[in-house]
Amino acid sequence: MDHIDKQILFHLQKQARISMTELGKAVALSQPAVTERVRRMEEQGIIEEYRTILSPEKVGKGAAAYMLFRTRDCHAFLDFIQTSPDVIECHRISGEHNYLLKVMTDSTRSLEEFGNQCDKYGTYTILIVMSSPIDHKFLIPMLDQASER
Amino acid sequence: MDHIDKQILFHLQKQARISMTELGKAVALSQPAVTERVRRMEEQGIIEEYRTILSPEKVGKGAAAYMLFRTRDCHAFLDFIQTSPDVIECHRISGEHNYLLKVMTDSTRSLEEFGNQCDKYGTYTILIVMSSPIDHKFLIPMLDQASER
DNA sequence: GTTGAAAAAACAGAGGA
DNA sequence: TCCTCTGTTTTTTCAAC
Repeated sequence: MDHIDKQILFHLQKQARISMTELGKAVALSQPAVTERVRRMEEQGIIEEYRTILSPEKVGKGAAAYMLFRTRDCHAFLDFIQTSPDVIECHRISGEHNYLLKVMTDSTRSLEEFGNQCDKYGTYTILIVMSSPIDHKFLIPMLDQASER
Repeated sequence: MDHIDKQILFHLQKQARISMTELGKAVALSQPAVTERVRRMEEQGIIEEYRTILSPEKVGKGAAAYMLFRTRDCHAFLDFIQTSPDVIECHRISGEHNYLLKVMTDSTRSLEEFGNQCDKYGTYTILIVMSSPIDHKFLIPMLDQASER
């Protein structure tokens, strides 16, 4: 993965539907060349997938929260959260809690309801997300000239 | 937003580069019809953007952690994390901590280093992510027949 | 890696159910 | 609002360099 690959990824990150022709212009390469590079990075698994990002508010997921969870029965717990449409993420973490969940619903009222459903799996702390100063930063930052070599 | 729109979004979520023609086939609609629906949802802000998802491991971000932060000087803190390439997310949360950060680096060693840089902004607890049973669940789930009406 | 031409596909528009 | 049909543009593929 050289500098041009990183440049390609930088552009693709936030414009997944860009055409190979346009992408070629952006990185000063011919279209067949970028197409081949993208194909190779897909094959290598560097590029995992192309996602469409929806507005949480406009699809009824305007309320977000994190939950620090402590459970004894990991298996039953995982089964539950896999099927719950409100659980967007689940991470196994170090520390006194087992899991960190990200939950999204239409309102804090629904968050509370979700909490009720969780009661039987263990104890938890809910952290309501009031705002997200950084919702998502891209993994590949814009490249300066110095890093070209 | 009707049932067909949701079906369209369902497909777009994980295949942002699909063509309108193919998408039309998937939802049993003609190409001009889906194109128009997608255009409208972009305009309405339901569709926010199209992203390419990269493999964290393969771009040198194999180690992830969450940080529960408590700071007094929010302004200086936000300035700092905005510019740090390791901070992928930042959420303002309720509870005894101000912020929840998601940090990604190449190793736990780098996480430690990042922690050192944070010391001057306040106190924090690091939660190392050991695995992610659910890294990301899509906001629009697959639709069953019953929800068609 | 480049260009350039041919083939395939996708898209945008018009008219009509 | 959707469909079909058509013309145009874009993209891809495949050569040769």
